[in-house]
Amino acid sequence: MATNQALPPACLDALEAHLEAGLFQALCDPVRLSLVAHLAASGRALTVTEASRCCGIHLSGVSRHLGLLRRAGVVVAEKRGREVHYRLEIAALSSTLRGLADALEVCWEQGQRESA
Amino acid sequence: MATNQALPPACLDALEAHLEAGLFQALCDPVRLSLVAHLAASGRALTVTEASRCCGIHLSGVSRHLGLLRRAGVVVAEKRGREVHYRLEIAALSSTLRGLADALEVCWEQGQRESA
DNA sequence: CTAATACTTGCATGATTGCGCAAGCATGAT
DNA sequence: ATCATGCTTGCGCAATCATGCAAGTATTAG
Repeated sequence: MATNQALPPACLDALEAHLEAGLFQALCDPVRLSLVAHLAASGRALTVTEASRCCGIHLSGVSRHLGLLRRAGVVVAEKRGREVHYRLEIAALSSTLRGLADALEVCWEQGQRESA
Repeated sequence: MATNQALPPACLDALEAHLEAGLFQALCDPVRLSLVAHLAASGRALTVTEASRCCGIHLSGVSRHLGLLRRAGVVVAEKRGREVHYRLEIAALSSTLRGLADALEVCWEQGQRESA
């Protein structure tokens, strides 16, 4: 037997490294998704007060959502005076999404060859 | 004034079409993420019993998770006799992820131009 | 037919989550 | 100093969710 088809391929480890639950947990809420969309469409950093205009919830909730997005690496925060500017980590985010798509396809094709 | 920079750009609608919460809600659970990874690495369809070996929870929970992934369009189910084979919608999933990355970048760049 | 296998679903429970409110903290204005 | 602004955080509540168990359905085997 040339290949061991019963054990999970090494590719699975690489895939699970891409499939971090934190990113999807950050994006699974409609309010956070709306925040991400408006941060993307603005093309710049937004303060919490600015960001709160896109979603009809209390500002404290927006602050919490942005903090969660920050801890997930989706946005970065920069304090300027008494304002906090949140900016979308557009390069990291899009490259993570593309890397995930690539890893999924590579794993799938490799799995197909091994199960053939 | 040539462009209206106060109103959200039309690109935002296109972005929010890509940012469907259902996909991220489907992927925000570690058990479902493990299921997706193992479905991807297998390169084929798995039965519920096969899939349940990758996560240490009861088979009924696995069935529920796979049903949720199916309703989100992440997997497709095919009944064969008394088994149900779940297969990852690899093409749709990876193209959705890439389309999202593209839409985010396009929106960001357009927003940058408008806010300049 | 009965029995076994493969999966789904109703139910109860414990845990997590999103929310508004109010208080707190830091910074800037007067 | 006092006050106002911008944001964060503790608290409590309601809603959602993941889980195991048990019962149910469907298909196959004997």
